[in-house]
Amino acid sequence: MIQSLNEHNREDLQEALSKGGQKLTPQREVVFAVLLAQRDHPTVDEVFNRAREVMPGLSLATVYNCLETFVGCGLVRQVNHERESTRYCPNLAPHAHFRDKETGQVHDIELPPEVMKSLRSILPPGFDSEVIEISFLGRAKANDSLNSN
Amino acid sequence: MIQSLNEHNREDLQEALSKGGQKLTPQREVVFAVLLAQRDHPTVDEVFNRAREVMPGLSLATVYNCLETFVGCGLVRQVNHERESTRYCPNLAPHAHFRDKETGQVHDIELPPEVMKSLRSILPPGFDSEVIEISFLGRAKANDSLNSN
DNA sequence: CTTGCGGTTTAGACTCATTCTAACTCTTTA
DNA sequence: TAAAGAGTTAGAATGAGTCTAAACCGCAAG
Ligand SMILES: [Mn+2]
Ligand SMILES: [Mn+2]
Ligand SMILES: [Zn+2]
Ligand SMILES: [Zn+2]
Repeated sequence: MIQSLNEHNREDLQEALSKGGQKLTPQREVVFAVLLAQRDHPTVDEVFNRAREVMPGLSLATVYNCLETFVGCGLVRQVNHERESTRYCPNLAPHAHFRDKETGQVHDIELPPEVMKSLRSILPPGFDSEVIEISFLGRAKANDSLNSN
Repeated sequence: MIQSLNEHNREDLQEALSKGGQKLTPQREVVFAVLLAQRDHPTVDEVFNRAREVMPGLSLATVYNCLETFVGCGLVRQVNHERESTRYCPNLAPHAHFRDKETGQVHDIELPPEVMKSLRSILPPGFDSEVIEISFLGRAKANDSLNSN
């Protein structure tokens, strides 16, 4: 079930959008709510299907547009694994992604600052990096659960 | 200019292929030679165009097939950055990739074992990973050069 | 030799995630 | 009320990658 955004989240969305010169629209609210409701790194199609339950007239093109807007505003990250469909993640903390080879599920892995630092330190002089993507592929046993909001 | 494989490299190719139950063919030799000749992480199309210079009848499908075979035999790695075309890398040492935002060039970054270890250590219990991909996005100034063979 | 077999190569058709286009809607401003 | 501009929409277009079926080739059996 997709609940609509609470005060706090709507404010965050509002602020990030206007900072990027964009407006808050009903479609954007729904798409953002979908991302927050279930943090399982859905594909565009998954977002589309979930969002349609609450806003049946919503189009796939709009879902693409909304997600692109969110990425542009820094509200959401794209997650790519090999050539699979792009997935979307509203977790703004620095983190890596772990994909379970069997289930296909994607899990967030917290990234301690000291690891970030050691990573940055391997760059030879002259290399300056803004973005570092880390992704694990393997098997994650059991104790899946806990969808925080 | 694409030179053909030397003794040593042909042996490596031969061995890796037969270990994977595959044969050494003229097409595979040419495609592999292209990868070794210029280690700039070419796309399939780039490999195709370079290989055609020395073997004009070669087909794009075969380039896809050869590269897939090499990946299967562990001779070559695929490199993906966001949704761009897949690139191919014959560097078998553990390394990360750095993509220059301006030029699009992809550079290898050596990965010291201690960094690999610190990365593996951030996985919570129950998570077991065989493959770790690390990619940097940013700007690399100058001192590009040195295409080792 | 000649034939048959299995793996490889080839051209071209196809797929499907993503991007593009152009019409439509909504809100704001004159 | 009209014009402007941002956002939304359906559907067409794109293009990297995959699939298919026919041709090819090296080799071993008859
Ligand atoms: Mn799992
Ligand atoms: Mn460079
Ligand atoms: Zn995430
Ligand atoms: Zn590489």
